[in-house]
Amino acid sequence: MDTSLLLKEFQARTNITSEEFEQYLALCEPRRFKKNEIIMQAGDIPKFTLFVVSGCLRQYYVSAEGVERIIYFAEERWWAGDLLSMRNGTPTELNLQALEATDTLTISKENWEYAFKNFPWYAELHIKGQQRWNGKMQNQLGQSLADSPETKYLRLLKERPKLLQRVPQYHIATYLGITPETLSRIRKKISLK
Amino acid sequence: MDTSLLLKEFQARTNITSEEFEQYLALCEPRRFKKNEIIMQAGDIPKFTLFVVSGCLRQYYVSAEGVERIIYFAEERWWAGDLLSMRNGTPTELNLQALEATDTLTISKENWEYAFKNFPWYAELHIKGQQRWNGKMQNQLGQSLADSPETKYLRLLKERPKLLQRVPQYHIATYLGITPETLSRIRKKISLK
DNA sequence: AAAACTTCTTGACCAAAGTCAATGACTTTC
DNA sequence: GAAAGTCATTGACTTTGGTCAAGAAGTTTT
Repeated sequence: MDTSLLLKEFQARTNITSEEFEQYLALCEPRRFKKNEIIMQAGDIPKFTLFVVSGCLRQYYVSAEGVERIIYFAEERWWAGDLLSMRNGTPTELNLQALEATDTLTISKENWEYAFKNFPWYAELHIKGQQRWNGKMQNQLGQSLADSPETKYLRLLKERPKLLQRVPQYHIATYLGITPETLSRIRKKISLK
Repeated sequence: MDTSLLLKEFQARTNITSEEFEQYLALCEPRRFKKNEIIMQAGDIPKFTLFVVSGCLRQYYVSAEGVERIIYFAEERWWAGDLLSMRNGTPTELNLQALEATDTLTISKENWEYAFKNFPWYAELHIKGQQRWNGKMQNQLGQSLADSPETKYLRLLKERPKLLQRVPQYHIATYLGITPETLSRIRKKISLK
């Protein structure tokens, strides 16, 4: 498995020596998931979190009525999983599925705790990452409350054009909180402009 | 200012000695905000974060179209502010307003960094809190995408009945992502059942 | 106590999005 | 290469929520 993307990700955010990287890598286990494979399901107690090396995942809730709502797509260089449930040993409410054949580097609960405790650079990176992620989620919540479906779609088109190529439209629709039909009509309307 | 609520909050989450608490308290500054006072505005570089001792705040975005969307209400025993922007020294996109006369304990950027660096109990508490908050925001995002306005209102009624007593309905409406008129009609419909 | 203001409710109407069903274009499977 | 399956589109219709405007009830100001 190619680990250079993970190194790149770390180097972009912190100063890290080769030794430190190797130490961390030794705690990881490469894992490949098949297309459509369910990696984690609501009710599970997560055993690991992961870093996407290649491929694409979706992380989503299923409401009591059975409605699926994707809260994010994890492409290359993203982390995914449910860290809180993993650390606490409590059942997660989230689901995680591979949308393509996906290569990942996973890290188990025990190894995560070890790295967090023993590698200051990793702890710091985690804390900063957590704060950034928080900002992102708050933003997304604000936008989901304020913006029209068309606005949301246009933003996604601008911010993640490649994602729209690789993911089926009905998944994009549930990410935006609308039906596939409505998304199709929005796309038509835009193309006519 | 009564600081016992803050002590209570810390004790609920960690073992902390009186000395440690006093040390932390020395870094805080009590501040009272008037009803409707704007505490923080989009574009500001936040100088502090705060803990609510008594009163109620709303934290919200204002979209390009001028639509206000509240992402949370901070009542007694909540933290508020924009930690990420404060730490990075970047302008926040969030607004924070007092909905009542509100007593708070504020902590400045410098003192926050000091506490985070020097008080292990505080760092740990922050990291755990951050993870919990993350889960909360992800949850809220999922619900905002999946649930009907009525479902969301009923959940709020169940989870935070007192909040609905103290906050005007038009604020509740923007928190739910609907207009005050729609909320009024939902309430009527429910009362007829 | 009157006037001004704020908040909530209600009605009439309109626009946006959901539902259901059919169709067509591709892919995949056998 | 036929059959089955998947996905996006479109149409007809319904439902939901938004908009605009008026009014009622309660507060605050003067």
